[in-house]
Amino acid sequence: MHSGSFNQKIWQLAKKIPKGRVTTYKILAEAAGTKAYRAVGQALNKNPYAPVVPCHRVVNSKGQLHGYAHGLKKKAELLRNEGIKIKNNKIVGFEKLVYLY
DNA sequence: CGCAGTCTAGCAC
DNA sequence: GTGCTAGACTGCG
Repeated sequence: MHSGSFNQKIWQLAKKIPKGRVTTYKILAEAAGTKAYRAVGQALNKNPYAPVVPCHRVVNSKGQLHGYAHGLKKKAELLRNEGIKIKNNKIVGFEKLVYLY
């Protein structure tokens, strides 16, 4: 439908995130050519390509985990599994792990 | 903390 | 099909 273009772009960018790296909704939205940071989160939340789109590598501008369909605990665990350390739902060294497009 | 901007998805009519 | 509400956000006051 006319709504897949946006989501598709978001997923495409999300997939582009290398392992052990993270990004923010803002960067993702701007990289997609939009300013709807909220829509990015929604797209990732309802994304039918869960294993294809590593939404767990996408966090808010503060580098802190917010929402995750599987639970923030799982999200933090996945990130930690990739070499990213999580402290109180926050990415350790987030500024150095952020992936800029 | 509260409001405005931007976009999608879901539910109501 | 059109309209309103809510939401994994961000920036400013």
